[in-house]
Amino acid sequence: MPKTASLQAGQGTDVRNRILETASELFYKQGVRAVGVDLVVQKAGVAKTSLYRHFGTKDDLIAAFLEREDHDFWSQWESVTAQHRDNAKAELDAHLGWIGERVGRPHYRGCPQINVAAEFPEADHPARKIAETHKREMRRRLKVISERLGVRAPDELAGQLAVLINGAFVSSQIFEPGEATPLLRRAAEALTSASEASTPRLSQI
Amino acid sequence: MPKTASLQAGQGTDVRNRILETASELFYKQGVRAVGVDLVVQKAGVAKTSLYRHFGTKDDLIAAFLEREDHDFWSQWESVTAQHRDNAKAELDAHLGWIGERVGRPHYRGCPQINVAAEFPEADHPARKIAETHKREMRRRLKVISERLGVRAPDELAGQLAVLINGAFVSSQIFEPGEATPLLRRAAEALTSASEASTPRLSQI
DNA sequence: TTCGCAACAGACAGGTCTGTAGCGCAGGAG
DNA sequence: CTCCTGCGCTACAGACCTGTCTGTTGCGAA
Repeated sequence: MPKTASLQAGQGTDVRNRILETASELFYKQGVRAVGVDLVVQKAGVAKTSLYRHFGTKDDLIAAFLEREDHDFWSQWESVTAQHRDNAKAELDAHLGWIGERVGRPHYRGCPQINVAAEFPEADHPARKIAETHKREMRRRLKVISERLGVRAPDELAGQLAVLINGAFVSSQIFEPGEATPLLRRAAEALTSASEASTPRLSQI
Repeated sequence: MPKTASLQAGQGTDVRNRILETASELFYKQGVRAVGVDLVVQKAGVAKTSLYRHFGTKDDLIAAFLEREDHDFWSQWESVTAQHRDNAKAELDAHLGWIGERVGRPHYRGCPQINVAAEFPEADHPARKIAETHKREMRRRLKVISERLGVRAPDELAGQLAVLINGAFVSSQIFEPGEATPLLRRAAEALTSASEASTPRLSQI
């Protein structure tokens, strides 16, 4: 009976956080469409009215879920970035390290942004916009790394690396245990080298 | 009133095909969970009893949809393979050509296998098994190509190419128009070259 | 003609979904 | 002490879902 827990501090945000945290776990594990609000309120130990007070609609709750995942993802990303300010290649390898580890986990369920986008085909759904922004932000950050690597076409390399990483998110089925990280790292190495050294198909004039 | 069309030929398969074709289009465009059987029977101009006679369950219909997509995909694949029996590199480029063209289409909605897998997290769902088989088959076929290319680790290269292709299927949001195919081809070129020439990290003995 | 088969039509059962409304309770603020 | 806000609880409305059931029509074969 953890009822009196919210006696003073975080009066409103406490309930809101509990709802969002519970919903995020259920949404990720079972899929947004498969999870109803009744299940969320039951698992969160909360009244349905409270859910609808904090999130006007289930779609709002889904959007909050994706924003939360987005925030967590970039937090992890930035903690890695901070450790390799002086070495872009080491930073890229480090990112591929934790991404490869993540997709290799036993019950990995894929990237939430991609999954939700797959569940909502309507292009104007609010969740899709968050997912699209997330994916573009990934390519942007990879371009920054590519520029620091000093390659010839940083934008193209960033696109290739983004495709590679998105591919890893949906390919956990085909990996052998522990295979993902080295496979990704060697691929990134090959792509980087090619963008450093390759002869441009059309040399300028 | 195309009623008498089924007067003799294709008595049963005619109706079955119409159901499956209609369902496939709806499932792909709107998502399997979003489409109910009532919509399928209405759009197909068919009685609900007919649907349940040919497909015992909605899950069976979904499985049939995925098998159909799987079949169409490999038909396209094999028609390309047949044109490049003598040149593995040309075959790979050709595959990346039609795949890149496909993901660049205006309302491309992703790979059906990946989408359905995202909609059904339960690992033992029949649709997931079809999707997993499909993805493994892709890696297997890419390995055959890699072997013909004569590279040092064909299995790893096949894995990298599979990740790249799966990534393209879920990355249409980040591509500029017409960007996908050249980006994929140059990436494949880089991965292939690295697997031909690179010094093994641990040379034997 | 009679029988079986496949299809159509439409209603219905039973469940789940999102979202709303009414009521009671606790505790801090005036 | 009274008001007010936030929360929990329960019931409900209305839509939609899958799957079943009843009954009818048309056609080919025996």
